[in-house]
Amino acid sequence: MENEELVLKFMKNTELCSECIIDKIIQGNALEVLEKTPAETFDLVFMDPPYFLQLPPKKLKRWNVKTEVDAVDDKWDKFASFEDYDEYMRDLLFKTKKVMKENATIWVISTYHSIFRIGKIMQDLGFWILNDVLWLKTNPMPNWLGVRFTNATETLIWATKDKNAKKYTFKRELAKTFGVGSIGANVWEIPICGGKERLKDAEGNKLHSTQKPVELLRRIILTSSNEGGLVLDPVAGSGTTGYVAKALKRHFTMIEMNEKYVKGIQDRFKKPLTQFK
Amino acid sequence: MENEELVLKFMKNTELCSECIIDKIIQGNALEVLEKTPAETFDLVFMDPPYFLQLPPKKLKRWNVKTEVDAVDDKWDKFASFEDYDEYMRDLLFKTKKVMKENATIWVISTYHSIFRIGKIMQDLGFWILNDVLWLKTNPMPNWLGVRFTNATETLIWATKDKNAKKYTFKRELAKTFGVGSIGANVWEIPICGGKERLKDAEGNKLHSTQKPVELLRRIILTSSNEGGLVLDPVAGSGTTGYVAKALKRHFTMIEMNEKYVKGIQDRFKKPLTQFK
DNA sequence: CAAAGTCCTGAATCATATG
DNA sequence: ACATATGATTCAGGACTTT
Repeated sequence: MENEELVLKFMKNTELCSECIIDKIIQGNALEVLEKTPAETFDLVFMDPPYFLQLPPKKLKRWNVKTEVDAVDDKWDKFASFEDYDEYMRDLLFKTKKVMKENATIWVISTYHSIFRIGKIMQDLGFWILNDVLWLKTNPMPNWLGVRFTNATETLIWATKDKNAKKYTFKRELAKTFGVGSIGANVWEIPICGGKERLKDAEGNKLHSTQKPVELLRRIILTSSNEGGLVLDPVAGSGTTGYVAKALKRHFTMIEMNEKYVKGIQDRFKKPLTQFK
Repeated sequence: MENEELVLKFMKNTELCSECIIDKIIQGNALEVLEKTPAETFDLVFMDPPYFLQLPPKKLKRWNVKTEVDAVDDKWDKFASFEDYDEYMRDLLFKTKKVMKENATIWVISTYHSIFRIGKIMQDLGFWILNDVLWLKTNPMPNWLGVRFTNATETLIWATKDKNAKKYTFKRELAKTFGVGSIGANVWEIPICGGKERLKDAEGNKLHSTQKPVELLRRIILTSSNEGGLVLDPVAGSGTTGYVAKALKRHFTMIEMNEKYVKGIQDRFKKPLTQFK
């Protein structure tokens, strides 16, 4: 059974071999798993860390319906302070850098809540930023109180391990078709993940509060990796990265600590893969 | 002559009064000028700091703190490192924060080269980010080399002095008309500054390498200030901020060290103001 | 079955007044 | 300071219900 072998439970203080992590979901703490992963292993990294949203304790009520906004209140997004968040992100990025091949690139996504801290830490660690790519949501949640602009974007930082890593993968012809305006701009219009694509748990609630759309990962993987390459997602969540990587004939390694999410990813892989042209 | 009184040459160790800085270009070092400016004076700040583009080592730039004496020779100089840049930006933002009124907001613009560092510093200083607003250039530099995405955006951070500053100015109906789509999104499509709008020096070269478009400032000033309010630009450059503020019936204070730019701003104000609806 | 109408929701740092 | 009540603001898209 393919899915019985999909998950690899990480045992503390056990070294991981280069072969056994291919096309696997490693259930464990990313900081510990990465430390036991061979250096310079991956061709591409996609990282979707906690954003540290700092939402108010009270839920926002809608005025015309009786529902509340089901905002992100997951434990994994809570940090005591910016300092704690910085420390976590620095550790995660540092360990991720070590397992990247010399010419690998990394994509990190967040919003204004934390993307500035992330970018600063990346620069301090020696990553060389190639672009900031803006995900422009076609259907964001409006700011109906009208006290700020509707936050319709998330920011992706795309970077190499360091300034001198020149021979990274970039599929220029494809990349040109993704951005607005057909000039290969750093702005991608993509709807948020919903409908049938959105994974549900046994109770019919959304499996993961921040599932990333397949189309976002499709563009990332197609522009910055080759067929047969190995893609890492150290904070896998709902597993979009591995799911799309497989559909696009790349190999993947995903790390996820939460057992519920790991099971959700297993279920996701049991269904037929989305077919891309 | 109005233009003879437009410029106020800053004298070191001299306190500035609240009245004498209204509708003035203060010629001097921003860090020194701000220190001698009364606290809680301004309703709105627009800041367009050096971007620290990190050109090859021999062309590294550094913003040098100049004295009165060598101010004549002032020009862009090197930043030796990220640390130097951070220190400069932290100082500039800290001093700017002190001269902002309690309910004032600040806009800071940069690109991926330094916007992450700036945002991190702002958060550390207690600024509360309301939005990141993306300026999407409709006619970006054709920098398509096929090795990265065309960089078609600059990022604006819009923030209050702190988390509890609720009663800031936001013209919601106007704001809705600016963003792409119909929901007041945080993405503004604006062409880069060129044509007749672009200021030239005596030799016919562009006066300033990063002159900001009038339309950008129009949107900022209209959405986040009231008529009669006082707008600060501590790094004035070509003076778009004060120029647009005046045209929109706001007062302004601009600080600029470089004499060539100050003269350029004076010339700019001699011409009839652009008329806005 | 098709078309039209209703309801729900999405990484949200979304207000103000009174006690 | 915190808790609670009041108020009259939002949009695209998918799922569901009704005609």
